[in-house]
Amino acid sequence: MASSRWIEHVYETLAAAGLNRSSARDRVIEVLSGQDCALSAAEIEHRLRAAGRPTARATIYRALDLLVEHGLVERVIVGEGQARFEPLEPGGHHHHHLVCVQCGRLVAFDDPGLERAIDDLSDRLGVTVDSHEVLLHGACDRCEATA
Amino acid sequence: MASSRWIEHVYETLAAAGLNRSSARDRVIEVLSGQDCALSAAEIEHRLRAAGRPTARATIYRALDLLVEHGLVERVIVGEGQARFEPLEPGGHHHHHLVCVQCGRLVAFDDPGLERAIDDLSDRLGVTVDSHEVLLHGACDRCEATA
DNA sequence: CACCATAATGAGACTGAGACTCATTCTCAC
DNA sequence: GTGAGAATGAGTCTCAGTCTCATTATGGTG
Repeated sequence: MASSRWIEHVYETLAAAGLNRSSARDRVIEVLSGQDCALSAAEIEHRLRAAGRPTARATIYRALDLLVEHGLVERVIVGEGQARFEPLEPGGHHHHHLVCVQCGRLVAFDDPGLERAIDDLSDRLGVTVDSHEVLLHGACDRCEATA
Repeated sequence: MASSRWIEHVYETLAAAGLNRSSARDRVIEVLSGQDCALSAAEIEHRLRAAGRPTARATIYRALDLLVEHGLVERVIVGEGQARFEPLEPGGHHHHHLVCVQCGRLVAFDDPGLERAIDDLSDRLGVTVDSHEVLLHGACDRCEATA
């Protein structure tokens, strides 16, 4: 769950970027902040509508783009078809996800060994790696336990 | 470039699975076999049309699904929006890709260290990893050299 | 407070990938 | 050759995400 610290960080960052305050964007930020797992744009739209605060799809996408652009939210691509968005804690460590093939849950993890292995690749391949994504498919700890 | 050996392997596998031979599917297989980098379904459609052998989109998707299902083709997800398909050599080693942020080229690579790091994750996280995807973004060796 | 430039919003049309449908056509074992 | 089942094609449909543009909100300035 993203902390209220995250919300503050978001507002500070957006203000520092010289952006206006806007109620629709605030709504999107609020929904994201109260959420543990990554949400899709459609889920955010539904939640806002359910909360009696319907918000145009374009507005939601604009807010998400902006947040991603400022490093406040991470766009997580889980397979095809739909991007998911996840609050990025200020000093948050870089992490990746496992998609549970049984329950569909998205589980975050980080691993120094994995990061090191990827860092080492640059030299070996003669390429410059700007960023990387790792996505695992498998059974999460919960499903694993009940199997 | 996928070898003619790949084509043979594909036909053997599909025949062993009790599937009929079909000209449309053969066309898709042929386009894939002549290609080094991963193709999107749309690209395959265009090539077939350009070659005077137009083929219905649904047929192309069906053929690709089938090939992926039988482990003959790999579905590579490069960002959002569009899957790409790549022939998978019979004894082909597991590999990943780097998307060049400059030229857009998709470069394949493999790395035992990376695979090991991912294997080690299962125990540490208490999950069972069935499969994994790694995607790097950066400058490929060609663009790196000319930079 | 009033004004204005600019930023943001909302509604809906649009796009593009991919899935679905169903009538027609092809394959292949007999 | 024939018939059952597989495959095809043309088109429709869905769904995520983008674009447009008229309207509205924001915040600095006089």
